[in-house]
Amino acid sequence: MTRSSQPPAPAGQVSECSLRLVDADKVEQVRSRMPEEADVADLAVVFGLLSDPGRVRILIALLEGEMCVCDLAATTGLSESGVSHALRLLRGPRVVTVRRAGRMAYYSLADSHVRMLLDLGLTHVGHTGRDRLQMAAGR
Amino acid sequence: MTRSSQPPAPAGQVSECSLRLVDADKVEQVRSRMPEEADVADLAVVFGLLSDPGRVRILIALLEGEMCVCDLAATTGLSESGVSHALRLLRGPRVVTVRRAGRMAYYSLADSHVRMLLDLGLTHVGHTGRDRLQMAAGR
DNA sequence: AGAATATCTGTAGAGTTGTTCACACGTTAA
DNA sequence: TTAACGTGTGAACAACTCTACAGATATTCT
Repeated sequence: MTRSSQPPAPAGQVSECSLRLVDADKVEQVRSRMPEEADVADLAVVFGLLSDPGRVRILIALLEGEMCVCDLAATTGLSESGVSHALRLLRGPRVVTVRRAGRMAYYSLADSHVRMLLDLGLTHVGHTGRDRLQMAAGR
Repeated sequence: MTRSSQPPAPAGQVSECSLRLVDADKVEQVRSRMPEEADVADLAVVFGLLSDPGRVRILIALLEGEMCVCDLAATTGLSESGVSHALRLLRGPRVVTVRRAGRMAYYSLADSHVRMLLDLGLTHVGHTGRDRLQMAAGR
């Protein structure tokens, strides 16, 4: 998921060695608007976290509010260890946050952007009609 | 707090063997709203396509309009073969479409949802400022 | 026709990811 | 205290992904 590909050549010069161009102006224009390499990498990391069905189910579950690990496991069909591993990945970039109470750990979505990404993605995938997640997205 | 106590699975077949539950009602509620497995899988595939920096650069470039393979290569820093491989992956789920003119192939974004996903993601990484994502830092 | 061009595809190998298992850690109950 | 519990972690391994290279295909030029 996170495999850093070769960063674009230093800005300014479009034409490197033996690279063919058809529309040099367009290339230059697009390159000038291209975000920084680090931003692109971060974006890819976030999307990569959403690229596993198990993690997606976890995050969709969390759309409805906080949940503990064992309930997430029951909800998603993953093992508890699997849920824990997944939540660790999601905790790193602060996609989810944890609230601890005794030996329980309650997880919730940390950031509304992920909520929107999930909602948009579900719409894209053809999950049309029916309320589903809309209501939960308000919080 | 709700002890697990595990009563004989209240009616709705929340889960089967030996899974501990803390809040069975919540689990049942969330499970009833969980999208179909196929939709979740498709969603993960789409996000997976956005999880590679090279492909993200290609798609960001296409935000400005259609481009041919060699200009995409020059723009993104990928090899032309690499761009072609990436575009093949994106063509499958109709994320991009191709218009052929002679021996040229002009690609463009096929679907406005991907455009929105990219925009949302970009404003997200832009707004989080230099709060760089730290993958391993969570722990 | 042959050569050059633009794109596409197959393949191998290096690297990465997800899952499972076994156990460790901190908390609560007995 | 000991035992049970909920969760976290590390290691191992299969499965997958990306990249580079070679070559294929299709189109255009001379």
